[in-house]
Amino acid sequence: MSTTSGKTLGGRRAQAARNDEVILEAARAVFLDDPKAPIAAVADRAGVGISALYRRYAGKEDLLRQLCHDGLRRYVAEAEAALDEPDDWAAFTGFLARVVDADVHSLTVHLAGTFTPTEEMGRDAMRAGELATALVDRAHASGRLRPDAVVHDLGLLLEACAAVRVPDPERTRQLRRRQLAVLLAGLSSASGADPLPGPPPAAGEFDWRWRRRE
Amino acid sequence: MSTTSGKTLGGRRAQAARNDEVILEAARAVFLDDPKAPIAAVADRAGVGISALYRRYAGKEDLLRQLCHDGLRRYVAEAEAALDEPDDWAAFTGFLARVVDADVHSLTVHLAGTFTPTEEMGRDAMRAGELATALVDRAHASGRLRPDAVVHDLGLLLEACAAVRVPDPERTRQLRRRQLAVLLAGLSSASGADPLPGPPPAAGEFDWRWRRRE
DNA sequence: AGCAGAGCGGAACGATCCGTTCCACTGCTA
DNA sequence: TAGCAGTGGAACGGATCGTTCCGCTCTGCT
Repeated sequence: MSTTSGKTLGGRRAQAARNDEVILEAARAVFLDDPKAPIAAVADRAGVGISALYRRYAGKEDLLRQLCHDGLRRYVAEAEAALDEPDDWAAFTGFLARVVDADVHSLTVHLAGTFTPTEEMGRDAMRAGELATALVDRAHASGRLRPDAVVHDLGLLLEACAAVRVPDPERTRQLRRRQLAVLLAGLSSASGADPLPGPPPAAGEFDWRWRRRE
Repeated sequence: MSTTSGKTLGGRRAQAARNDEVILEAARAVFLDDPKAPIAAVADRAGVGISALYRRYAGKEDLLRQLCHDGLRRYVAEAEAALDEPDDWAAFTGFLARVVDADVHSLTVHLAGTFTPTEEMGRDAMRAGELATALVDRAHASGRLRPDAVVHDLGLLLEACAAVRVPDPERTRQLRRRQLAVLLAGLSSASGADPLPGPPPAAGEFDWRWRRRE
């Protein structure tokens, strides 16, 4: 392999470029499993030294921020893709299934508070909220979503799915799908007549994680 | 107040007896909020010194074990109480509501792995399982619980409710009740016809937490 | 009245743990 | 072939936390 300046590089450069990906993947895996894992765990998992990490990121906070922002972008992308789906209810459920599968919730909410967010993340988060609202509105319009369900019930739903975790990742995905199925059944208009109790979840109630904790 | 040897004591002894309770309450509050909180946080919250803690418990592990065992006993007690309820479905839902309110799940599952369990806890856990099965069986018999729901779906359900957490405890309770309502609606026979996906949660799948971790 | 000690507060200690830095080394790249 | 981008990993300094220990207070008994 290799050229002087082409796209595919051989030797050292190629390895370095590949490490970019390897490290990000390792970081995702490690921090999904434990949001406050040591940075050395990421290096180990990636099979590289610590220097390889610090060459790319100024510090742990940078890495976390990057990871979280990626998750946020993924959320937005999935939402946009879902809005292309013609069937309102399918768009809604498909979006949730993909977000749950990708474990986007753990990547975003569970990592919050460990770094200071950028302005761009704020904008993306806002856009994410708008898209989610659009999906919920369409689900409401389809008549399949119970009328007393609100956008922020998605927060509860995603949290519930993310909370399911067993050692085997594939099994985790299966169980989360089951959990999602139960929740969607519960949120559908078909289910029992008595309304959902308590004041519905509101806008600011899940942002508290974003305010610096430890 | 005070006598020489009566039941109500004044002064030092009384304070000590009262501290037993104060410390346990503080420990519950603190470790519910953060399962790996430092022991000093418990002392602070209780408004006592660290010595007051170490006078009562051999170490952190002892305290955690006690707390967890208490939660387990509470679970069993609520289940037994629920079985006295004549209405099958009400027994089922009432039990879950009380267990969710008391945050028993966080007290047991989330504290697991931080200590070596006693044999008695093993027995209590087994009894808990039997009682839960009895409640689910009755719920099935009532025809209100969808047939493809299994006992261990309760694990998913409780995890989902315990995952809901906001700074204000009372608000947390409300949101958990809402979550529970959605899940129960989803588990009721009234909901959609399509069966729950994936292999149902099985016996050993949630015990992994109990095997020592860190 | 006086004393022994139960009960306690909190400083201090030692063991980890973890983020970050630093330096020596390797093998491309120019 | 010279130089440096890229790297591995030891080492450091700070922080955290469980546990111990010492000195004090004030009670309950003689």
